[in-house]
Amino acid sequence: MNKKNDVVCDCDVIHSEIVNEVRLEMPQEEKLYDLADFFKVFGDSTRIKLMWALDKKELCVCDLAVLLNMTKSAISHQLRSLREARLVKFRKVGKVVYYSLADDHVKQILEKGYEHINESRGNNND
Amino acid sequence: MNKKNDVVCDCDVIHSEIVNEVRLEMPQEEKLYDLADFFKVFGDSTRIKLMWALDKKELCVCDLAVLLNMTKSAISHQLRSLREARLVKFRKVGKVVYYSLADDHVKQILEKGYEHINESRGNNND
DNA sequence: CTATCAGTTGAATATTTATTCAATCATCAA
DNA sequence: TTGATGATTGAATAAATATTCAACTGATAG
Repeated sequence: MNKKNDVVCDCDVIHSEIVNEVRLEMPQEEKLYDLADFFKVFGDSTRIKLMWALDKKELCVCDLAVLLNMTKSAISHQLRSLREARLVKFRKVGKVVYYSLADDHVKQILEKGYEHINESRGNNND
Repeated sequence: MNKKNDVVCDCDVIHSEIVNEVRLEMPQEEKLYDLADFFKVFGDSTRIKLMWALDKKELCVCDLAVLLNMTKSAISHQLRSLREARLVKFRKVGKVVYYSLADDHVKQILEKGYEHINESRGNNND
């Protein structure tokens, strides 16, 4: 499977030199899937809110549920995604689980994104 | 609608002081939706590949279709998302449309993400 | 004009995924 | 032990979305 002639593309290459150059610079397929999966976690407003809040303060599930006005269950499901992507960390104190941002990377990415949406608004007019 | 007692949350706040503090630091609801929508564009491996390729070289739709082994249609649909999020720009030369990355922000975000998935792999062992 | 090719578009389908609901686990207090 | 509470989980449903397919546009060459 996936032989060289297993071609889905419906057209001929126009600039084969350049395409070959670029092909050599592409990371492993798997890495790019991982990268997409990583960003997928940022692509939901609930999780964005959770990350933004946790960037400010360490909070437990109930606090987050109140803050976002959602059920504990919904919050917990989304925190699971964030945990699996290693975007948040947590500690248990009795029954209470406190969540916080995993590291500074997350904050930096959030901020870069925030910059982008604010800037491109100003430059472009639509 | 959306009165104060229109409460979905199924629990009581535990640390009301802190929750109130955090609430004041949250950006407008709409901004957070925009931010999620922005990151949503990064959350697909086809678009990640397109961005990665376009970061290296300016390419036309056929080149991209060959590079990713997908139909022009599929590529074009995804380029549309990238255009709408202002992540790529393009120029027309005759029948051919050349795409490239919109600005350095995009590259920076891609790189930060790439760093994260590589680093968190190393630190954690699962 | 006509045929061809690069690219775009809209509708349909298939897949993914966010939230809900109900059940469950784990810890603590009575 | 029992009841209450914080939190997690799995299945189900509803909504979002990636790719395909077919039709179409617009530019170029004959």
